[in-house]
Amino acid sequence: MPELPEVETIRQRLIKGFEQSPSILNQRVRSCQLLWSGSLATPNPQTFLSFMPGQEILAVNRRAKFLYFSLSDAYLVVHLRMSGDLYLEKQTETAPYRNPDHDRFWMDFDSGWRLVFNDMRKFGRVWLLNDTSKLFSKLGPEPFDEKLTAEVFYGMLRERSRQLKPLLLDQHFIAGIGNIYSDEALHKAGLHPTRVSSSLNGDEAKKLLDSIRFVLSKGIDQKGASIDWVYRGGDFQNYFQVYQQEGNPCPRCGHPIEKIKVAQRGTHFCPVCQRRSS
DNA sequence: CTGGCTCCCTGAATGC
DNA sequence: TGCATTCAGGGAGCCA
Repeated sequence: MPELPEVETIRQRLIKGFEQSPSILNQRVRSCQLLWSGSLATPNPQTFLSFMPGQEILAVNRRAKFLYFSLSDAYLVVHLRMSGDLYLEKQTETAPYRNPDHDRFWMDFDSGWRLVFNDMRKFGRVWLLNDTSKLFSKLGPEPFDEKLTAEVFYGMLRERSRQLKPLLLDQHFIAGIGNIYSDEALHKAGLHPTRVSSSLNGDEAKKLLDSIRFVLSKGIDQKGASIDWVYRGGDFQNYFQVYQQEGNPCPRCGHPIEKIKVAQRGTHFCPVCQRRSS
């Protein structure tokens, strides 16, 4: 499930080229195909398909878990949600590691390369917009934003009284964190997932922010995590301390990792290293 | 403001 | 073996 590090990895690969694939920058769209119209959030398919040909990819950026492509005359925004992925491959070939039955959308470039949006569970969405500000307006800060200091983060935690786990998952609070990295960050910080945000002191807030940045950086360094049948290449899964480690010893103290439900989400933690009050 | 729940989806895992 | 049920998960939206 792509979170910030996975989305960032995809972005870097599209920009720099990956394996045999070239950079997507300056590629010109020749034609598009929408294989499942539900993937298109806006506009309607006819408008979308007639607009795209001739557009060039000028930039690829990321906001939270959204990827957005600056085109000649608009923005193409993609959210991968659970199972989405993007592949740049030759129009005549299908990469062996994906199932073409789950292709939802692609665009063919003049160069003979094709950008494929593949999404088994159909939760992912594509938007064609003149302006991204409305779509992004309610998102919380980027975790690596320099303006997000420990003091600011402490204030954000204090003005809410929510459990830490659902708060970290809330994209309006802070952007880009999903289930894997929230569990890893809370373990690194030694904080219980149900601890109430307003109960943290300044040191704990700083430790949590540092831990969020540490695990996200590590994830980016490892080119993301490859779990389930989704995504490929990254190996952050080999560095999980708690995520999907139920019953395995905590790397820090050796106590078995427990799995509970918090706000309907599977949550992994060490009951010794992450006590409810500390 | 907060939590709880549903919906959207598919396929792997589990149960009988 | 084969069928049915359960579960996972990001995010929007609804209700209490």
